[in-house]
Amino acid sequence: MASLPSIAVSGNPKLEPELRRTPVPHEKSRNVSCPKCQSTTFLDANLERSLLIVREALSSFNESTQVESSFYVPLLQECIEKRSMSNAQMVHAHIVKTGTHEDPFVMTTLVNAYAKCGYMECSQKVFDRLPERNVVSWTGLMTGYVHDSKPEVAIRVFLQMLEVGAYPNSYTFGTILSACSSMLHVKLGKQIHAYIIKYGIESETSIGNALCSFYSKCRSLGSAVDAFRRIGDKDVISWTAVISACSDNGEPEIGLRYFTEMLSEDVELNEFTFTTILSLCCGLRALDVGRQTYSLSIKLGFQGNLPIKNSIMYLCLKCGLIDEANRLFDEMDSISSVTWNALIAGHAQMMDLSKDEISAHQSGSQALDAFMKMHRSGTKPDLFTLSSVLSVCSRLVALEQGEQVHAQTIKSGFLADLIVGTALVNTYSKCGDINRANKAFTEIQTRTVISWTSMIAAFAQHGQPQQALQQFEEMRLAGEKPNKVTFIGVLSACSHAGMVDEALRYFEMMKRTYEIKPIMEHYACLIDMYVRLGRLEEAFDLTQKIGCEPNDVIWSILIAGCRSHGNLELGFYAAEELLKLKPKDTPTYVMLLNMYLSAERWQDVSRIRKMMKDEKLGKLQDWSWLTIKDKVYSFAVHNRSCPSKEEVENYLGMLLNEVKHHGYRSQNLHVTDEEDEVEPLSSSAHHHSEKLAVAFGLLYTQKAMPVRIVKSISMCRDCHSFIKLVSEMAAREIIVRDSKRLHRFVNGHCCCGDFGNLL
DNA sequence: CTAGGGTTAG
Repeated sequence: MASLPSIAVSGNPKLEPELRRTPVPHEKSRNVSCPKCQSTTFLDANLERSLLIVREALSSFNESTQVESSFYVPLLQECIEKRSMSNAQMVHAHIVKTGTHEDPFVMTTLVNAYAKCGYMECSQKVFDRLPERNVVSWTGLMTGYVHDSKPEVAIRVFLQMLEVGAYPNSYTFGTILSACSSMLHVKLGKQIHAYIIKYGIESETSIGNALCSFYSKCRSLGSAVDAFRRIGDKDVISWTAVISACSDNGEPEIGLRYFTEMLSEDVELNEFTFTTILSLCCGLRALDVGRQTYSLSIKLGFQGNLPIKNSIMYLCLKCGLIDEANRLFDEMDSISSVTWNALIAGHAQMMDLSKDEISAHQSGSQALDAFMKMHRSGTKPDLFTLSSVLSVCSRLVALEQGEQVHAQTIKSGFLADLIVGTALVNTYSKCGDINRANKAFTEIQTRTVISWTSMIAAFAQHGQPQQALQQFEEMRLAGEKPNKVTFIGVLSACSHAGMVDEALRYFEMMKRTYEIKPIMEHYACLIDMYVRLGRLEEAFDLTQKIGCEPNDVIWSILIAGCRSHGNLELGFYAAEELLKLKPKDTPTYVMLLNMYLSAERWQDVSRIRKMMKDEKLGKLQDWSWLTIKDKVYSFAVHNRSCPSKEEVENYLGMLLNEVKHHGYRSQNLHVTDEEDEVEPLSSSAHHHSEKLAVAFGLLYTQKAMPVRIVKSISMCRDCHSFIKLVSEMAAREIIVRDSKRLHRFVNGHCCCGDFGNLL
């Protein structure tokens, strides 16, 4: 963006004081009489009544009647307050009829009225024909564009305004600052700040408020707080702005301290304050504070306030209180799209907090249910809805539903949205379709670290390390700064490709160039790399260099590697370490048990068995799900649950027979989830859930379509090699997302390179 | 000034 054109500072730039506070002086013109019916009281009544009178006046209006501008301005003010477009149009028609459209005062108000109603085309048209423009009409037009999510147009209007030599006022600066905020146009925002200082209006409330929120959006909390401190007369907006700045910039506790301070000042709280505090509580998961705040809002007369109810409902969902959230939902007598979005997002985010994949799957289903209900209620999905639902689809590997949402995205013209675009990248990637993921990525207009990181991670997950690294270099060329998550993607790509030197180079680059402190996940990638190459000692050495105790992820990587490369002693050591960290975790015991079983160390087998009994461990819950259209089919081990049971079983038997000819041997003895008996996996009565799901998928989905499955625990080695062979034999792509990672089987190969951390 | 959205190895 060009620097600010010289704004007439050479003379003696003065704001127009009379325009600062009252953009349209209309108070004195209230209670005018209608030229036709002589009613003098209609402005005091509600809008409907007043407009009824106007309608009468319009219908019987004699065009020769003289009308004062003072007749229209208060009427238009009513339209602005009520955001009533139809009435504004009616008044406009009246204005034209009476030939008052040359009156600059009336037409300026009309520009504002159309802008406030969100009809920017009308507003712009009226503005273009204005006989004379002043700071009010310029600013009104700009404000309209900002509200209409077109901040770039607002900035263009601002520059035009300066070019023609009009003086901005406080309102203009406030508006242009919020345009800069939403565009993240830091440079222009700071230039504006310089002018604000030059004019000495930093301490003005509306200016300070706008500055505070501008710096907050620019992730500069210090400057936001400074702006707040300089405000001479802090109003409720100032306080709310500084609290939300803290909340949005990762300092919710400081935000709470400001709230306490605010309560001791003599400031009247409003709806915005409460929604801000409640959302701050979400970040802190501070249910208690949230509840107290909600009670306070009721005490102060906000009971039934929808935004506040939406916020407390969302907080309940975030804290896992589904029943209380549902009760609040049922209590609402009118709901908005925000309510639906909060409901959907609440359930969607519960997936991340679930203790296992089964409850995660349930939360996902509840999110999709809410989305269906929203659809049936006739509420149109917006950007928030679409991105939440897409993230659910990606986690459930529900491609067809994801595609439907994609179609809706195109239909509603939201495709270019950054966040929805990123969500689409993830949906396609997690559903195993890297090509469409990449296509979605190229369609994103402006990319952020997060969208780049998504694409890098997508290539890494799909076993395409070269593309991942190329994407990373393109990102750097584009001038985007990688963060710690980006480097997780980069390092995991290197690990897949066995590129040790590259990995270490990127690891150094991360620490030196970008000053990012390595976290456990980065070490996990490096350890995984050594493990894949069979360099187990180096992997183990690295666990000692982390600087703190390795976590469970690190140990399970080591275990998987030790099993693949036959270093049993190190494997057992790692397994016992893992057991110390997760003493009540059934999958850990099962993995350990299987290791001892395959090493035929029977004493250890009985020892582990006894421990499992003593710990009273729950069963290993082996479930798989497969989504066709919008129906979800569930499969459980032992045929406990299986649609079309007989047919699927027969077909699976046939598949098993056939893969035997391709060299398949049940590799492992394996404990099932229910009995203590050791059963050969291939015995026909005991099939892990994904085997059933694969058979079902092959039978019931179109030949050209991949089969997509989600599984509640990690796959076992046996099923992994079985599905590899099936993908070749049946010439079908099979995608299984287990609790650990994505497996994409094509032509007898899996993108995990057989290092999928299997049971 | 405000409630609701997208990234993470195994």
